[in-house]
Amino acid sequence: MRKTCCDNKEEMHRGTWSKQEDQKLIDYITQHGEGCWRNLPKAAGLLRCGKSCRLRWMNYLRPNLKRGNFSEDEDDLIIRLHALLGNRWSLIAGRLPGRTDSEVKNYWNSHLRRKLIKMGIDPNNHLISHYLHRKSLEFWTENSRRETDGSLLSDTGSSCANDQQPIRSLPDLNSLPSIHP
DNA sequence: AACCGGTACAACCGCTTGTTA
DNA sequence: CTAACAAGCGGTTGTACCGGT
Repeated sequence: MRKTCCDNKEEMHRGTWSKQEDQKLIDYITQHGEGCWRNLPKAAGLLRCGKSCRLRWMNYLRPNLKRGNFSEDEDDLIIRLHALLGNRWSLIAGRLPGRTDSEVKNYWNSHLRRKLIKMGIDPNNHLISHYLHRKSLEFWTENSRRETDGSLLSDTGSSCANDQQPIRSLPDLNSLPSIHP
């Protein structure tokens, strides 16, 4: 059996990184650069596996990371790129300066997926399904009913009941601009 | 105040890919 | 060509936090 950098788990720290661990990693990489991740933990005096160090550095400690809320432009770009590339998070993140694949993936799963579903768009294929289309119409109808205090809107979504083809929701996927800092 | 469910995000895991001897 | 290894990637899990009851 081949030994990986994470095999001696009993000696490894796991879970959330402490400030001291972060600082050790930052100090080491600042001084020596990103060398061999397998040997880095020992050299830096960290009881972590190389993989864990790499992840921590790439996603959270690296300089020039943006962090914080995504802008509308970034939202839009992620959605368009996802429609084109699928779950290729590193490729998508590559077009968003200061963002990591992990951050984009998490943001997609916790925000954008829901946002698309609310809009009646299937986040898996970026199409408006009949079910979702109907559901979104119901959602908006229900909302406007509440707002207009009881005025009834009839026949929700029936206008597309005979349309068997899904509706393309993202017409312009040809130009895929990246966001420049 | 205590509990509960939902959300956001950090971290882990296993697989794939690229490189080198 | 192939085996071994390091690095990268994407899916999944764990957990802290927050708002509602």
